[in-house]
Amino acid sequence: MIVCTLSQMSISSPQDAGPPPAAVAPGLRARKRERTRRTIARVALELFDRQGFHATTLAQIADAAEVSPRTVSAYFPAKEQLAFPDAAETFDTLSARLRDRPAGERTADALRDYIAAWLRAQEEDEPERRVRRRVVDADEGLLRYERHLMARAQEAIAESIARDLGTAPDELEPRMAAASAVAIFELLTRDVLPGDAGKTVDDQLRPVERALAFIDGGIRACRADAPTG
Amino acid sequence: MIVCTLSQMSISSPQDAGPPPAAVAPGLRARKRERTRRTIARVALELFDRQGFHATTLAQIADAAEVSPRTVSAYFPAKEQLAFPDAAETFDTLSARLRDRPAGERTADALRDYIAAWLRAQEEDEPERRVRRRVVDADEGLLRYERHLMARAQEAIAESIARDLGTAPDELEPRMAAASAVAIFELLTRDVLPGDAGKTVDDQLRPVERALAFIDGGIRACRADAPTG
DNA sequence: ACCGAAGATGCAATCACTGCAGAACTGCAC
DNA sequence: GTGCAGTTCTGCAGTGATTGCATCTTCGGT
Repeated sequence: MIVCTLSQMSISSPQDAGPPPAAVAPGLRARKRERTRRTIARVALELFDRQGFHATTLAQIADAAEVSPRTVSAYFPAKEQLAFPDAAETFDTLSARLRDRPAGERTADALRDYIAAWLRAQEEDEPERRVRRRVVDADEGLLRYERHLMARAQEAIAESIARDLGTAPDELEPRMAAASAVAIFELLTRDVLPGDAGKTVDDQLRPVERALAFIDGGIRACRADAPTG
Repeated sequence: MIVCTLSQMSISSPQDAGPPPAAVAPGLRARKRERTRRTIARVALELFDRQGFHATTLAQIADAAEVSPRTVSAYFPAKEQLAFPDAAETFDTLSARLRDRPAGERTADALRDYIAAWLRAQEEDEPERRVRRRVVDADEGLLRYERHLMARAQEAIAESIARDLGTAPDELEPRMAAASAVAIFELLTRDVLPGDAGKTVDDQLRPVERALAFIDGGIRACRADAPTG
């Protein structure tokens, strides 16, 4: 069970709170902060969708969210982060899921499980997800940033795979597999999964399954090609 | 044989030249332009290495290169491009190599061949290569930009692999393989190849070989997992 | 020597981002 | 209920990248 990693380590907080709030009951203050944060991100996404990312200024976002421009910058140090308000949480959760996976479960299983859960969670807000996809696809800079965000998971995946293989995390196989995994999942989120509206989670899991097969096949082929074997 | 793609299609040129210069003798003007361009990129790299990418201003670069700041921006519309002055050429060359590869040569062969040639070319300027690596690794933004640049090759690789497999370029296998290839080669350029100084090109080609094996194994496993067989 | 295109500059305006200091607000202890 | 201490929100000013525009030079021929 992972509880604390959600609220901790968010990419930034205004005037960076000192000690972590002990991760207990969110507290009134924290809730308000979270509400403001979500409001800003929401209106930003709307504006990005309507006018484009680049054409939207921080001032407009601040107006729409009824805060000062300075506050927008305090919550989101980089403009791109406005388009991915949950990124830190998502990838921290994934890292934790891989790190704390039950003994015996392989990385591929953990990933499949995590992705399935993520897809199901996404289903609840299908329209927003589509808007976000549209917004990100429309801007080169956002695509770049998204790629960068996903790459954050790479190291965690490499460590997990290394554990499976019984090798050091800095061996070639786990690192290539992790790089490959991140790139393929990025491809899936960008091009494959968003496809049709009426897809069930199971439909979406099919290409994921093939991606996992790809990576597994790659690892085996790579090991076969290894210098000592 | 590819001759023209080198000078054409560079990411940008000041006041964007209209019709392509017929790709004949470079001409005095073009040579001067190229010299200025290289000078700017060279001094920029020096400054980045000395002070860091972020801490270096366009004004400093302009001073050091003895041009106006406006000129720096004209040659390099984005500051990041200063760290990768040959990127457009490199990836256009790769695209052309894949597109025009002789019948019967597979994508993996073309890639191996291309990379070998690239490594050999890099050998001639080992110190600069190391500096560039150090500069890029030291800045998050440059790493992001590098990733973005490499991704430009992804589509070309996917098309090439699709041709090998006899599938459409928008099938899952070629696209996953291409995404994987780009990510793995990025990993190699960043973490593996720069390792030791005294590595021969053949030494460096060994991990490349394993990467190609990985991708090939991935494709086969993915096809085996395909819905129709 | 002259003309048209290409290249280099200077200038001014936007806009993202940051440090700083003061005002407003909240949770908590007295 | 009051006041203290810590948090948040804001306004302000400054830095720097990036861009559009007008101007001045220089290059490549005619």
